[in-house]
Amino acid sequence: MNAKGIKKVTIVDVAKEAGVSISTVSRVLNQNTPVAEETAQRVWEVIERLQFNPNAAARKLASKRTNTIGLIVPMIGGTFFPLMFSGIERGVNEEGFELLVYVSPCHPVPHRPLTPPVGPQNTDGLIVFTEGMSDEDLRALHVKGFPIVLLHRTSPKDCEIPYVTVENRLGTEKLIDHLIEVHGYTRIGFLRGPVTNEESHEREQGFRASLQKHGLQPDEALFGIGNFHPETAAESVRQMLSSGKRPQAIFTGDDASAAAVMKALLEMGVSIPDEIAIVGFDDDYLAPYLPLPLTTVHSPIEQAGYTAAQLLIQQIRGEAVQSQVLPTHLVIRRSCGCITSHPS
Amino acid sequence: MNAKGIKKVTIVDVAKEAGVSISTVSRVLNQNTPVAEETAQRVWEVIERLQFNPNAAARKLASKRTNTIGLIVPMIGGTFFPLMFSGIERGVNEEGFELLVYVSPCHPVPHRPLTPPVGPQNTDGLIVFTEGMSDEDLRALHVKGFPIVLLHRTSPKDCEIPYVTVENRLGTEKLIDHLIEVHGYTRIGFLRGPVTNEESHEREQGFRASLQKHGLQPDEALFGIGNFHPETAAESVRQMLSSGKRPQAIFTGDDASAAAVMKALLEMGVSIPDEIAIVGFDDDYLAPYLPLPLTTVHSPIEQAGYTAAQLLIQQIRGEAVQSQVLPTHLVIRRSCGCITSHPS
DNA sequence: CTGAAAGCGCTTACAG
DNA sequence: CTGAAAGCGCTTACAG
Repeated sequence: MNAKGIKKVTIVDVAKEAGVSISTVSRVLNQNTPVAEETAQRVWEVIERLQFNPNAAARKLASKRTNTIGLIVPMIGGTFFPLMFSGIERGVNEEGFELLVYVSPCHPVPHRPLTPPVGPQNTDGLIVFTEGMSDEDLRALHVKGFPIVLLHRTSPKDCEIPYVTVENRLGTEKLIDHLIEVHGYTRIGFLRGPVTNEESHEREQGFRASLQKHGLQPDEALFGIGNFHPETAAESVRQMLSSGKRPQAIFTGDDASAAAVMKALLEMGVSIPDEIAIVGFDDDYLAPYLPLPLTTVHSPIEQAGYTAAQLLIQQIRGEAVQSQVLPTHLVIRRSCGCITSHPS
Repeated sequence: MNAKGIKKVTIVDVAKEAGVSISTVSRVLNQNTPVAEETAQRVWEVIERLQFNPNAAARKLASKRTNTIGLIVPMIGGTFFPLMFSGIERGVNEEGFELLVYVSPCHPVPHRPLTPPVGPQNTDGLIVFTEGMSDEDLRALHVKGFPIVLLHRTSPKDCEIPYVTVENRLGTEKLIDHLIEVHGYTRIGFLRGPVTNEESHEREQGFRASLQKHGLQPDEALFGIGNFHPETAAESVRQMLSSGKRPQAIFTGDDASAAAVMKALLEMGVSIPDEIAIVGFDDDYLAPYLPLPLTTVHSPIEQAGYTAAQLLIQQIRGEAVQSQVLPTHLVIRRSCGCITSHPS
């Protein structure tokens, strides 16, 4: 009986009932030591009859393995998170681990005297998504030998934490190549993500690389702030236009922002893609459903999550792991000006 | 040192260093028993200097509280999940609990001999989202006194498990009232969700109630299968039209399906809302961005998640809790035929 | 193949 | 206010 009055069946009950020692029960449970076939049978029967569920805390304490993976993200929501989460969950579940999710507060807590919500004290390893954790904190854990995998973020200087990212630079370059080569646009706008965001930087690099390759000069007036935040992106474009700047196309940085920008432009009476083309990045599931189906770069978000889980578990098991940069590819729909007869 | 070579600081190290017993360290940690101010100071100093993080498993085992809440969902993804999850996480985090997420497999596992991934053995209570768990399993846990809160699902017969749902019936009724009273539609289609889904049933009730109230007969030929699955919904509507049935409006059951149906109709050259109006349910964040901004019913998804977390924690603390049905409200945009000048 | 025993790192009555 | 001791429910060498 615990505080709530729930009578718990323990390994001792099972052992008594089956007429064996608790060591034996433990062995049939864990299947890591040979046990006589008929003994095992008997023990299993009792386990099922008594509906025995081993206490997780006791197992963790005794075995020194938590069998739990921690996930740190700065926020939940949007179109990106559920796909990523889905992949992580799939990877974690496949290997029989539990998943502990912690959403790090945007505004850092004054000073928490102890116990970060996830860490070595309650997990075997961590998946850290972008700005969910500082470089210093990461380094501190990593030097202790604590398994970590970074997701959509590369390793801090001075250490080699395995990571999983996607081809942001190349994907963007091909996207802009398309705008220039197929549609002949020369004045292309770009909305930057958060300044600390690596993915945004890489996309900007790809953006610039494409312009340069085609002998075009980037025009600072056509750069705006998007912050991967739809409303910010929309406002930014409104300002760009009202200040007299007219790009022929805008790369919004991500799909969610593309949706908001598209809406803002349509409300201003701007014709898309004729007057201004819009392209995004991610290929999330709203991309096909927008007023102009969105030309974008497909990012393997789910797979990246899945891969991160795999790398982490390999690491936990002491296997060698290698960082991965997953390929992206261009998805042409109609918001760039193409007329495809293929739906979606 | 554990298997991975991480040297762990334990409560014993802290006690020695501070010149007190481990009992005292435990007390300053938990702040549940008076400790002399200067003793506490000294202990805190040592804790911080040594970077002591109490082992979670040991705490749980000794205290018989896991401080962890389990979340069972049948799947992740779509526009619904991140909002719900966000609310749950907020509620859980506010009260200092950890969140363990388990995605129950769609295809039930053959026969898992033991240990459901979340339950009394590793959590203090469970939030169960819709079909994530069978009535029998719920009942079994509930009769043992294990805290559970159902989310978007009411209690099974014979027991009173607290739940959090939203006003599906009334919300839908008002939505359909609007179509009938304002737009004069009399032939309105409805796409059913999964047969086992309570929310879909309630929406259908609201749908029928509105028709009846206005003296309209429901036409079986205008009912289709949506299953809360966008592609299924779209296909269903294609069939409805190709079989010669022409509703004046379609209530797709949810917003994600509305997006797909809208796309399908536009591709067939059907004019929306003139030839066929489309309305949804949820008011998720893609609703304003669709080709025709979506008229729908706003569902407080985030708040429902938050409330569920609160109810569960109250229950865990032995407080009385009461099921909640959160209000919904109509959001008029343009897909119903209204011309609003107010964006979104 | 099996058991007795130590130990995982804490919390919490029980004394004082 | 503080400490010694029992105990939480397991796992895992160590013997046999």
